[in-house]
Amino acid sequence: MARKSNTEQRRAEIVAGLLAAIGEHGYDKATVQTIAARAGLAPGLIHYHFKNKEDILLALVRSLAAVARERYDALAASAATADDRLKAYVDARLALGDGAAPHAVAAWVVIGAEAVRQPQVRAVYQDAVAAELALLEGLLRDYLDAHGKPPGGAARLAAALVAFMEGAFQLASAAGDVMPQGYAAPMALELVRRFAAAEPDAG
Amino acid sequence: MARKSNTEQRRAEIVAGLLAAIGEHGYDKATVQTIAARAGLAPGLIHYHFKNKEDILLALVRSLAAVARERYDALAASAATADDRLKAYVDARLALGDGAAPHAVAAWVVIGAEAVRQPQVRAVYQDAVAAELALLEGLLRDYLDAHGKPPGGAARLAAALVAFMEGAFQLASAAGDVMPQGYAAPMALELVRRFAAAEPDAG
Amino acid sequence: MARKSNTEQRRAEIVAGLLAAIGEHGYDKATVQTIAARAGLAPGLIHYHFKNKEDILLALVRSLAAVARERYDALAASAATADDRLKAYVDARLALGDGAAPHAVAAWVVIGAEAVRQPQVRAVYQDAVAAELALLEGLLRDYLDAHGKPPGGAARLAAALVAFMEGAFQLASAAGDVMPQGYAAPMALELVRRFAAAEPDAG
Amino acid sequence: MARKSNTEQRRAEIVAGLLAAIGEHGYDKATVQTIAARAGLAPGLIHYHFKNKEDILLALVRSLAAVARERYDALAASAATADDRLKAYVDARLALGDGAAPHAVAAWVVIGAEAVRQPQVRAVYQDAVAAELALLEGLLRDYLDAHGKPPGGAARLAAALVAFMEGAFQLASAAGDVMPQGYAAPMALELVRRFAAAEPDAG
DNA sequence: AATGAATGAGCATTCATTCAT
DNA sequence: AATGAATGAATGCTCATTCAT
Repeated sequence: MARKSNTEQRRAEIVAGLLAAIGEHGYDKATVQTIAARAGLAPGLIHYHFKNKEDILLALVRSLAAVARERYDALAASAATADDRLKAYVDARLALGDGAAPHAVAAWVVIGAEAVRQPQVRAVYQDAVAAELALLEGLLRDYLDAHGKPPGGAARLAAALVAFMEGAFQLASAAGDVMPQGYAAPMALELVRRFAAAEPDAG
Repeated sequence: MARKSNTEQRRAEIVAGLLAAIGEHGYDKATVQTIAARAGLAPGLIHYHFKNKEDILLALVRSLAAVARERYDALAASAATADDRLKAYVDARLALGDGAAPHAVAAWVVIGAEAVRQPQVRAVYQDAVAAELALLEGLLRDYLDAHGKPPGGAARLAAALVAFMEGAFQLASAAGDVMPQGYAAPMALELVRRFAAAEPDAG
Repeated sequence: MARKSNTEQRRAEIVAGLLAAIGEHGYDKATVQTIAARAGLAPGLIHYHFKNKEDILLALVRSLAAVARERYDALAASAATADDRLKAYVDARLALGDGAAPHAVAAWVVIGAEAVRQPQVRAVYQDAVAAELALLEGLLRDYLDAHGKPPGGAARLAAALVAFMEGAFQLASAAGDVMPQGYAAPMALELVRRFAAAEPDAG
Repeated sequence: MARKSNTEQRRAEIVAGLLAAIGEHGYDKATVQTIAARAGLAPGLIHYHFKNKEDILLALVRSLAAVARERYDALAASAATADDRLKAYVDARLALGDGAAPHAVAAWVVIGAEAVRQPQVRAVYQDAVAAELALLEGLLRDYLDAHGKPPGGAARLAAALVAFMEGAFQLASAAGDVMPQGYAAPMALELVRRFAAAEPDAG
């Protein structure tokens, strides 16, 4: 092998370039030229490592989903109880919404909009949402169980929380000024607590 | 006046054309040519009645907000109690999400995405969100009061519900297949009920 | 109608622009910019009047075929006998090859090459070839009949002559220097005469 | 010499790669990347062995001409008479047109089209045509002589046959569906026979 | 008011060629 | 000799906006 492949690194750089471009100016302005400039690469190189622009976006979706999963895993590592794990989840997700990674949040909102129109993006976005639903439903089952409640409402509560989080990301990106400060994480936990509290005890 | 101005009607037709175009193919494909075709007008006429494309979108935001307000007003007209009015609100909003006007929902999601990047769209979008927060907070105050609870939590609960609704619209448009059927309206009401139930009685 | 359509004229100008561009530099250099420049139009206007570049080429194929047909019709108008009509045909076609319209010949050769790869061009090219075969076969039948010969060989002789003409165009465009001067039209007639002469008389 | 040069073999592989690429998708799609892929080589290696893409095409022209010559030589080896040699020639050439080597025919048609625009390709193409004219004229002189006819018409008849062959290749590649089946080789021989038959006997 | 042609900047993508390794 | 990443100019095409009629 006369020359070592650096494709994986370049692909990561390009995905980071797209993230930066989206975070600053939205997807419309995230042109191939801009992505290349952010990544410090020649424009032609983009299509050497990716078939087309949509492919870069798909890679970004997967990257963001992986990062989000890792963030929860890291926080959950030191969580001993179901309550702690739920709190770790909410912190991992809505810290992402509050300021830890505003570029990532903006990018996720853009991805959601692209998912409406681009079938391939939609497929990957749905996978991410489905994974989130499954993860959260598990956490809620454990939570309800730990509090002596039947786990029957976990699925719909998980759906509601996922919707709440997606909406919180959207509003943080587009209407942050009119929303109360720091409502998201506390309210998410509070809604779960009160939902559980009103549930009849398991027989 | 030799000739009656039909500007208002034309503007309404153009806004409807944009709604139709977005509902079918997303904002990218909502070109001026497409909008004109949907409205049955000549392309050149668009810029006679609107300064630019963004202006049409702004008019659409205001139009959708007005329609939403009217829908609530209509349903609330026959509501006698605070409980009824809250239910009317949830039905008015999340019927919009479930199937009553999928084009409008898709358009609202697109508007949310544009609000991330276009400052003027953002301003009008924020106005709509603020109006929604105010309306909902009032309803929640009345609801809590009617149930003998202090109204202190209404603001943050309203914020949470608005986020939940925005997220429900987004997920209905881009991930409908993986969400539970018909979870949105019932869960919205349930979350309010349980939130109130866990609130200590007002002194 | 506030403004009269000039689409047909513009389309003709654009087709002429393509013919000029091909005639000078071949299809590769016949870029949309070049076509527009030859036609004296703005580049964006090309795609207002044609869906894409291939569509312009298709229009050119049809245009060249129509011109060729008209040229034969004009010459054949004063032809009284089968011999005269055959001569009119050969003159109409191979005058096109000798110098009457070298741009058109070059364009026809380019079209033949594009027909190899682009299915739509191929379809229109085949139509033109089929029309040419049919026209020529009819002329040859009349010719053979007028000379007391059976018309059975007309189809294959027509095929051979069409091949000869296509090859003559090709060689005139790409190897004119090594071919004998003015061989094409006389040889075409001579081959027909001798083919007929060797045919047994009709019974 | 520590290491034996394999340049000649690599060049041949690259030329074969170009032939394969053209045969499958035409010259447009015969990119350097595709050629390399067909040849099983790294893209960068192409320009190590050839100065540029045109050079590969030139090598291909020479290669096809050489192969054609060899095919005739092989068939002519067992031909005893002028008639047999002429038949060998026609079979060698138009078997190439009928199905023996459709990739080569397609490539030859592409070369003819490139010869229209690229001067260097044109020069080599002309050499090949000139060689063909000379070979065929010699065969026709012998043929006429063997039949007691004066050889004066051989040059123009050779030109006509070369044009016929080029046209037959073109039509086989782009209009095969509308041409009669298997007309080419028989008609070529028939035209020569009847041309000779109508020639007055040599004095 | 209305029409529809015209403009031209901007886009994603392709590709022959170069070059560091 | 060989590799494969890198370059950057060029292409077809789109589209918001303008303008003569």
